[in-house]
Amino acid sequence: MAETKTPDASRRSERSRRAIFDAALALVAEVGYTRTTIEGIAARAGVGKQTIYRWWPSKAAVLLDAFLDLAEQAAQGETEIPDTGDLEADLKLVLRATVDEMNSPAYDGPARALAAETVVSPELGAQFVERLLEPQLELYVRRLRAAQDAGQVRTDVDPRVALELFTGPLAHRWMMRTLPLTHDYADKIVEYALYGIAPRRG
Amino acid sequence: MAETKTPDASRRSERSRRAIFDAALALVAEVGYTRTTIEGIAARAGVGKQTIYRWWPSKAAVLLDAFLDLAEQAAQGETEIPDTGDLEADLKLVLRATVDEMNSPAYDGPARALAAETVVSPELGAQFVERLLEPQLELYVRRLRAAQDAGQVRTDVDPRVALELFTGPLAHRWMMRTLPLTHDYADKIVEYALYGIAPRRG
Amino acid sequence: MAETKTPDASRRSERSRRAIFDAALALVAEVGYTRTTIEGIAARAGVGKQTIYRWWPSKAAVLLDAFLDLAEQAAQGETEIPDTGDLEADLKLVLRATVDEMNSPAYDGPARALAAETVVSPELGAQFVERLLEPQLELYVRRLRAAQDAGQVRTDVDPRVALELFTGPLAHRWMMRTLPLTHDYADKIVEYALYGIAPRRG
Amino acid sequence: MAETKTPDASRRSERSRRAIFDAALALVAEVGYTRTTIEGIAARAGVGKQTIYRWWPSKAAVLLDAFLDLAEQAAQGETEIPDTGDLEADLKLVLRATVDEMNSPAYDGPARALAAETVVSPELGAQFVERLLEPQLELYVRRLRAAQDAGQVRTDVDPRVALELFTGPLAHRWMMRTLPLTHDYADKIVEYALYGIAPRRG
DNA sequence: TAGTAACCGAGACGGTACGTCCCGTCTTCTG
DNA sequence: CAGAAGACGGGACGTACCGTCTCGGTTACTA
Repeated sequence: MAETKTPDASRRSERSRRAIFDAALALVAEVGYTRTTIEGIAARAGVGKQTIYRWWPSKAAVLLDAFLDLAEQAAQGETEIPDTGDLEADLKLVLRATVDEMNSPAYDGPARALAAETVVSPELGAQFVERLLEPQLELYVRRLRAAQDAGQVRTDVDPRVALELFTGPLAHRWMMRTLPLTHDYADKIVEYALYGIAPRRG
Repeated sequence: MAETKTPDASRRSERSRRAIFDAALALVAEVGYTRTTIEGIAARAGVGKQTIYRWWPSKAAVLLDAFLDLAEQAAQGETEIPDTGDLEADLKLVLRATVDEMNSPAYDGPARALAAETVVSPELGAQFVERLLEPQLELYVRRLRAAQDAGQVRTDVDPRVALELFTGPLAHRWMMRTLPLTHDYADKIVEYALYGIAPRRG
Repeated sequence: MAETKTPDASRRSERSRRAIFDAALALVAEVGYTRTTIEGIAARAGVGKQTIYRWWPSKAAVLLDAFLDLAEQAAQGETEIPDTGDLEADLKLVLRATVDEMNSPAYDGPARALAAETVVSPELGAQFVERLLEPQLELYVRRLRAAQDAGQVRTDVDPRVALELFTGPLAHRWMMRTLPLTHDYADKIVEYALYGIAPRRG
Repeated sequence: MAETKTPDASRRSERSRRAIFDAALALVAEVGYTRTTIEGIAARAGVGKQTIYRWWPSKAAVLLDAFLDLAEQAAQGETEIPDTGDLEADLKLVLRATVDEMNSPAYDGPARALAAETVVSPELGAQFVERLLEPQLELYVRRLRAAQDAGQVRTDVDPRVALELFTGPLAHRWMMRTLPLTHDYADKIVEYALYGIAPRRG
């Protein structure tokens, strides 16, 4: 059970931690993830390489923490999916916002890097999913449960599965760049997923 | 106007090409994509490095061709989505098969490598999408159009969008490893997507 | 006028000083001088790095002090070259003992380290010469002067130069490892140096 | 018996070899041996680090080869100790020249570095002795043998030992920097060694 | 049927970044 | 306030690969 070689976190330099986050995000934005190197981050942050290796196991882990740090600052509480009583409108609003975010260059670079790492590295991926992705998906679960309570979603539907009808397609288009990510696309996805693509029998 | 640097494809060594594919796929399976190197592929294939650089621009491009070569051999004509008249059953069949494929280690390694590269590199990604992904998605388009003709899918539905309700969620779970990919999950996705999650009015 | 950076020697920990000497000599013996590090000495001695940096300017300086400490313990007064009246016999005795010492592993390691540092670093070298080497050479000067008084060495001979005829060759063979250091070699050196290599005219 | 991983010497770049020698000697002269790094040599020579590591096992080995290369160029045949028939004069001439060389900064830097490495590293030292030192000492052996033939040195004297009476003291003073290396010192050493320090009986 | 052009295996080369080890300094907490 | 502990900025280590560049050798078209 005993950890070996663990550095003393209480003596950690907050100044360095911040400088590393800033440098990492800046470099990924400027030159892309693969051309971002740990040496480059260290140099830009005015930090010794060992200070990075002491606290993170990989470049991707640094970026994940930097991204989470950024997300925390951006979030500031107002994270829930709105509930106006109109599920379709609420989901369209959120998915359109997601589309906009995915299309914004500032988000795109680091997010792609993390997504790609996640695809390929189970360890880093587990962190990404647990700390960033699942908390966001949980918001959909809550909104869908509220909709179930309000009789707008069938009670036999599993919200944790259903939410992927909305997020899965968007994520897929974003990652694979198959076709443009538009508000119209987001709307269609919401409509199809809510009401199905088979004709109404009644 | 004449290209000067283009090598003479007619004199290309088929033996080397195959050896490179085999080596590349084997290495990705054994040590993972990032630890697979061009030098390693060349050594394993008994080939000079220049022979790789002559014909491919990057490690990812080698792997893409190797993967396509593999897919072609595996496909052998029987590629269409079955049409028994029962759309729900047909889609469940295909999606269950997809789930099995995604869960098989032989497919998993190289496919993740290519997916990750696609997320991060637009150039390689375009190749991947055009030569591998879109042809597969086109099969869904055809099946859905047939379903529309048969009155099983509403005619105002865009098949190219609708298909993502099925493939998007599966791809997302596979890539992000959020939750297990099971037959049951595939079934639920088909059901939800076909009939929606909102209650039937009639 | 007051020195500000000089630590208060009266409060120095004798326990740490000894532990550092022991650790330094042990490490040099075990892994060699170049692979002996200040961090390693500190860790082995159970001492903070700063405790070493506070009292010594360099790794070599630590080792020099450690070696001097060792030499002092070993010496215990009986340091003079014997004077039985037979200069040749006395010198052979001492040089044979020197040969034995040079051939002993315990002496060899740290002594080589210090000698090498001396060759390369004037500062450390000056310390080494002043505190260890010259006091030993002075013993030869005294013995040779006694021999001059006894008419066994010409009075026009400079003892400080003459002694190097004995010590120089031995030191050279030891340092350069050209040929084995043997008692026979020591004897020959004494004989040649005392009586010359040119034929006696008389 | 089979060597592994040996690079193909026939394809070696002579241009790089020379550039590395030049850079190594220049750096040792400018900043000293310990502050000369392999990275520095590579950078100065406009060469990849691996090109150094491919052909030499250590910084000291590079310098040894560079020094030998320099010595070969300087030597150009005229290497024998002169034989005018007057052994004393010939030896004084050579030893005075040696003193001058030892006092010249261009020689001093690299020579000290190699000597220090030799003291400490048996492997490098063996190379140094075999390829540089012994060939030079062999010149003394030849001159002393000629002197024996001419009746100027006793025939029972071992020339390989006797030469160390001349070279040992000089080397020792140079290495340890005990006292200044002067022409006068060289003369005294020759006189003492040739005729001994004990009074002539006849 | 010799000449020659290209591909090929091989691998040396100038580089970049890796992850590690230590340097010497600085800071925090303990006796 | 000396000392233990160790985080820090920094520099060099020796290694792994990158992509480029010869170097013979072996085909396979041309003169």
